[in-house]
Amino acid sequence: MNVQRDGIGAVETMAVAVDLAIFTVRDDTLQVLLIERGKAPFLGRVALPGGYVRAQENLDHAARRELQEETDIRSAGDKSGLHLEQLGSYGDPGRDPRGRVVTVAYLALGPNLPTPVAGTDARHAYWTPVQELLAAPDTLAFDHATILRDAVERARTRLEYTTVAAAFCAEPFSVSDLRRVYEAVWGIALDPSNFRRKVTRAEGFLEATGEQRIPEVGRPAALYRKGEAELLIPPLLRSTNATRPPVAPG
Amino acid sequence: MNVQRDGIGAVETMAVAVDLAIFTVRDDTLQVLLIERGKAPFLGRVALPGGYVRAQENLDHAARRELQEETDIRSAGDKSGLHLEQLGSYGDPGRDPRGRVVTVAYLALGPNLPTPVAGTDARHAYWTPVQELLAAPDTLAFDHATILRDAVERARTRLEYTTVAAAFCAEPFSVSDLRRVYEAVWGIALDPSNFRRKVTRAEGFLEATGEQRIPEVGRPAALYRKGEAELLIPPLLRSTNATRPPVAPG
DNA sequence: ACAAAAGTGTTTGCAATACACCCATGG
DNA sequence: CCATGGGTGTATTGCAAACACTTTTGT
Repeated sequence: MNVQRDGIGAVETMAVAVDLAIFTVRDDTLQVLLIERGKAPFLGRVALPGGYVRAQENLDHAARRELQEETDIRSAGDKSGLHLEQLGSYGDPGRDPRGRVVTVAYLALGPNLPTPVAGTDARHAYWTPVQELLAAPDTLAFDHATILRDAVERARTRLEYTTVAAAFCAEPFSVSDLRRVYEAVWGIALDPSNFRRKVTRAEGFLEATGEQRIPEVGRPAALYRKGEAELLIPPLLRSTNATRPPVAPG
Repeated sequence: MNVQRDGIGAVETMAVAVDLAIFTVRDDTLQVLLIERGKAPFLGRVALPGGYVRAQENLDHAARRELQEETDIRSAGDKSGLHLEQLGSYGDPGRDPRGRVVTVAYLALGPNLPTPVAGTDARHAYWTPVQELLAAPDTLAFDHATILRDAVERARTRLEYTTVAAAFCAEPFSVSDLRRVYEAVWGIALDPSNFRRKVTRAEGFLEATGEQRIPEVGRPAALYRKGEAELLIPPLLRSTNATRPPVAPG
């Protein structure tokens, strides 16, 4: 352990990293972006993308930088609609065999993104259904199974009380697109008519574009943009809507 | 900035601290524990209690240790009913003039605690109404006004969806005691009758002791213990209950 | 070419429930 | 005076059915 003597006196210092749980919905399934590690420790194992926080950047900036390095996302906060928020910090001694590393985990939600580019250090990156990972937590390096579990739970809760579900949809999107996001993330089937009533009634959630999308088969769907509201009032609760059997993924 | 060379290569390391927003309800008002700083920087200013994370302890342990050092609380997680949870991390460069310090903020909720003991480094500690602090954020050292604001918001949300409000009440407590907690934290008045229905109907929130408390005036109140449930189903939403005028504190 | 069927999105109707607000009663 | 319980009108929800719009299939 190092000791910092700048102006703090004698204080043990630690490496600080950010790790990202980047989610999207593909094939009606919640998926997370994983990278295959190209060096020890956990060489060849899969892990959440991440990296060390630099000396002159704040935590959010480090997260955005890593996000951009791992994907084609320009940057969070712009018009891409991508959602980025801090999840929590994980700092058990021994969570990284190289030494004391405290990591700040971030949660990112985005629409069905282009196939991710290889990271700067040429690691292969790909989407994986979270359901498989939750069933086999030992697949992931470090304590990333714990982080992933917390991230999934956070995402599910966010859908209940906020309008971030729209971040999973490329605009413009239909009410059915949005409903399939909820069904994929929660893993349950929802009643289409009640879902429509709730999301259209909620102030500032959806903004009609007036356009329509003609599908391969079936009635055209009205299209919407994400509204300006961040909070979903009233909320869409899992507990009260989980009356129907779970939807089969894939 | 330091550089760690143990096994991580050349990585800038930082000091890691924990800061605590310890809340209680006194005099029907939400109050937070502050300490008066005994050394530079911000000498003489007030701040949230906290300290550096040690080399061999995890983040939660550091928070519990600081909590114990600042108050008489034995430790969180035991039968004291005290609630402790991670709030988030704050790591802007420059948030601490001594150097790069990333702090992990914790939220603690407890019953009307005994007057806090002086900290180990003889700093004076005392309860302060959060309302005053939110109105004068420059009072607090570092970025603690930001942390406090986030902590208050988290506490308010926690009361909606979980049963942690009981952590503010010394057992046994009455339904009115619990209602006054909600009113103090949310800053609004609640309908006693509806409140009773909701909290008594919620599975596992309250556990009747069979005892009564005879007040100086008025009908005796039935007494309860906290039940085993952590989640409050259905939730008690602020937005739908905030129809009545705010309650005057103090 | 026309009609029927099938698939998806959208709207409507109703019973059950939950809720806010108000009043009554009890210690 | 305060805790507790009940009642009522309104809003929301779960459930189900019908309706609208389009493509595909059958003859």
